[in-house]
Amino acid sequence: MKLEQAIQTGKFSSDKHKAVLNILYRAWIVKTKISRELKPFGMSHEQYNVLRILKGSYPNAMRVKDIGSRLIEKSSNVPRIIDKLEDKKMVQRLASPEDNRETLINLTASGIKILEASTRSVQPNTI
Amino acid sequence: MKLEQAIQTGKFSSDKHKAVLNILYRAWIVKTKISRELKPFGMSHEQYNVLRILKGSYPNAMRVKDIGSRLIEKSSNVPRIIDKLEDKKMVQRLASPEDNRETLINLTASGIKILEASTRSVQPNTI
DNA sequence: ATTATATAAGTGTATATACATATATTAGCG
DNA sequence: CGCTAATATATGTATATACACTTATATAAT
Repeated sequence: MKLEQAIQTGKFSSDKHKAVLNILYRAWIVKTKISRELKPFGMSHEQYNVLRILKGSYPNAMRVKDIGSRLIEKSSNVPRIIDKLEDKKMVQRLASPEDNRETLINLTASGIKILEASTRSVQPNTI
Repeated sequence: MKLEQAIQTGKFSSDKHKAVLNILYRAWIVKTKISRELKPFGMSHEQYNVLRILKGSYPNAMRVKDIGSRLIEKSSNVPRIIDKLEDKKMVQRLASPEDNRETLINLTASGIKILEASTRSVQPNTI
């Protein structure tokens, strides 16, 4: 759908303004579509993103801060996202042998399975 | 900042995927920047958008559903946004003379003033 | 005229977001 | 060594988001 139709207006103060609104609109479309497709898997968009990041380093575990640095939305609360994924047994927390302040996170076998299944649903978005 | 730097990776499954991630990232940047600039005015991004939409039709009031149809994020809860703006005396609810199901919303004088002041802060984003 | 359907706004609620603060641990430095 | 600062994660909390549901009113159908 065209932006003009989506927000019922054709007047923009500048081309740049229109471009920014378009970016905001497209981002919203993508996010809501993905969120809906993830719903049957009981996962939020951010939880899914964390799983994908973890898969990228699998079988190596990742530090919480390194997961955060790979997320698009930097204000995401990674420990809380991990909490949710841990509740669902999709990831596990491990102690870091190098630094006791760190927590290492890794996918579980079931996390990998659910990630793969959900990715097939999300795939049509190509994200 | 480049996307690759922002999310600490250079590997994307496709150009389309990279483009989508870029849209999500740019949208997040814009939204968080605007939200921070609106903070001193005690307003959220969506509250600000509603004020701008109302200004577009000012001095004519708008129906709640027409405000909603102009918002980018369609899942926004317009009555609740109006509640917040009404609490701050920035808008007022009026009865519709044509249809008792409708509520008409209009800016107040103070709403216009705060909108103008906040727009000067947000302007550097050109949105 | 009466019932059913559609529409508009508002409310309830669970989860997510944003951000401030707390806790634990390590690193730096006199 | 002992103190201060920095770092990593976790927690607390207020607000926002998403979406189901409710209420009130209007329109349409029989």
